[in-house]
Amino acid sequence: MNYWLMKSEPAEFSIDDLAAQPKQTDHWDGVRNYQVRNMMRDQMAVGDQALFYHSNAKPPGVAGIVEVVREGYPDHTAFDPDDPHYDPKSDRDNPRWYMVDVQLVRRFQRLIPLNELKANPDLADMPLVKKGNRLSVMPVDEEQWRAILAMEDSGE
DNA sequence: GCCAACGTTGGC
DNA sequence: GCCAACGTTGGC
Repeated sequence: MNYWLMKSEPAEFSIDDLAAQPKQTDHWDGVRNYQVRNMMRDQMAVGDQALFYHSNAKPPGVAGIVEVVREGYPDHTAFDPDDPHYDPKSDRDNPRWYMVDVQLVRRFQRLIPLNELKANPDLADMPLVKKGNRLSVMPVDEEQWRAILAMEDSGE
């Protein structure tokens, strides 16, 4: 099983919004980046866990943990002209975009802010802490995963 | 609100 | 296939 980090702007969809869904489960729709599409379509598997990251937030940071409960399938929001993520180049016969379903595992006791992640030498190789990174989903290795979980209880 | 970094598009 | 223009991301 693999670990991931998934970004969402809390003004659009926060970890509290996920917690409010039936079964605390929802689609991770709206991804319109090919690298991320490929990860969702080809690599993410049921049982994988992911850090739920709040981007464009004050402060940005990791808010909790989710689990993949359905593997990649076509993102239907791309088919809907009224949807903000509509893509006329995607259709049901040849879907361009994929999504997974995620279920809340738990919220962290505190949000682990990006500035702490950046200060942790164990995380220096994560794309997240590097300048200019724009991936909204990225793999996390086991050491990084453990290092981040350990930070939940070691806050300042 | 600013702007650097990056991905995508489209003319050639 | 190149690359300038453009749109988006996302921290600050």
